[in-house]
Amino acid sequence: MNTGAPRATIERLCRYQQVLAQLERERVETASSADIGRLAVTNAAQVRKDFSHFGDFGRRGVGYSVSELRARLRAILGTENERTVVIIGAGNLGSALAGYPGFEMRGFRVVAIFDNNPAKIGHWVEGLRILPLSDLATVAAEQRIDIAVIAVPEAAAQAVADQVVEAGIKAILNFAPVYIQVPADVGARTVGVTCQLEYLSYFLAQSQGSSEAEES
Amino acid sequence: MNTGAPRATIERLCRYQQVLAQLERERVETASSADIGRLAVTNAAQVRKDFSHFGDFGRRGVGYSVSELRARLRAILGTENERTVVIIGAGNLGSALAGYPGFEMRGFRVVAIFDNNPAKIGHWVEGLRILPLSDLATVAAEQRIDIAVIAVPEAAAQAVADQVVEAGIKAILNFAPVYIQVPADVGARTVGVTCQLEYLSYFLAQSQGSSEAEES
DNA sequence: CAGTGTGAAGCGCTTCACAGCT
DNA sequence: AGCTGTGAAGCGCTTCACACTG
Repeated sequence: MNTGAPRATIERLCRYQQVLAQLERERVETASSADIGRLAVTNAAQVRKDFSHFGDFGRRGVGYSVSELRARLRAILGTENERTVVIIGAGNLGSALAGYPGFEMRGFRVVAIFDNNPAKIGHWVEGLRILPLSDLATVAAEQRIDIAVIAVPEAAAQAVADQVVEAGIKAILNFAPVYIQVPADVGARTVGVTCQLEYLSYFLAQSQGSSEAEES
Repeated sequence: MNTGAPRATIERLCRYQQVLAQLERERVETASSADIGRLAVTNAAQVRKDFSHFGDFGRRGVGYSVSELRARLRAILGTENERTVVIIGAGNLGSALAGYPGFEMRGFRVVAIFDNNPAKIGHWVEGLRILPLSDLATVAAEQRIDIAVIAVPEAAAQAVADQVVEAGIKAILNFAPVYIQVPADVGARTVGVTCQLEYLSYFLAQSQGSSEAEES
């Protein structure tokens, strides 16, 4: 056992969750590290090493109990109890995220959606009424908000992030194509859709000159 | 100079592009590696090392020409000429992506959007008519398609990916929460929105017990 | 004997430190 | 004098190999 889990391990934990969810749907009760490795596009040694950072999960000669492992991963990731999410920006992207079915399934609940555009405020998206962004602090004071998702245009992203921090929210998922600055006690991740396309473009440029392989 | 650029370097190239775009808007003509490092949330040495994989871009004692550097990065990433993109799945997410302004700005053009739902086919999204997925092969035969974006439900993702591969498209950006299997000559990346939330949840779980720092 | 848990080796990326231009 | 370009050192993650266990 060990306490300090590598950042890379945490990023893989999510893949394992996906794989385990799939196995559970297929009524598989036990899986070996080799099984999990194949499905999660890694290898058996990596799987075992990753789990070993958090304790002994498996039975030797048998493998891992799918349901037990899922529960353990949820505990590690802190999603055993529901996490609350607010979405800021009720444009196309924000609306799409508000209705994304994957959130509920994995323990995240969208509790509010905000926008600054008076034409949108008061309208309904996926069962949520669009609130003015100025209400953010009030909403955050009334209930615990775990994560804020920023889905506003690039130009507004930093200002919105500042308001989020001001409201006492400690984690931000940013979809605007700009790196936002936050205090060290706030977690922030930026999802760069364009970056993914550019990476693929690089892959294409490489494999056009000389045949090469690649897998995500 | 060198040919084999580390994967990690390629992933940072995109950040540099964002930073350079910002500097260009601010009419800055020259930037040092220290400037770029600060804006892109890395350090000066990393910036110089990254660029050194592709040649000598800067002038000693001065820094880098913003516009020249941008052009160089575009050439490396293969986005100097427009890349064509098709979107598969005209749900909320697919529609949001079709209208995402960041694509055009960075050299990606959405040329078609597909869906399997007869109720959607023929309707218009962001100036594009929704086509039946069965037309994919025909469209791909008529014009070069660089990248396919998969924005369909989890259950359909692998089948759609197979059709994309069949149509001869060599790069896939997948938004479904499942790892798709593709041949080695096809590039595939999965954007896991839920994974990002889970990473943030882990961050929250860590910093609740003992105060810790973190930055994306 | 099948499959986990883990020290140790291997490898790739990051950081350092400084020589070399301008 | 200032800043780039780069070998070399340092560090963290991955892979290996095997002892250990049900």
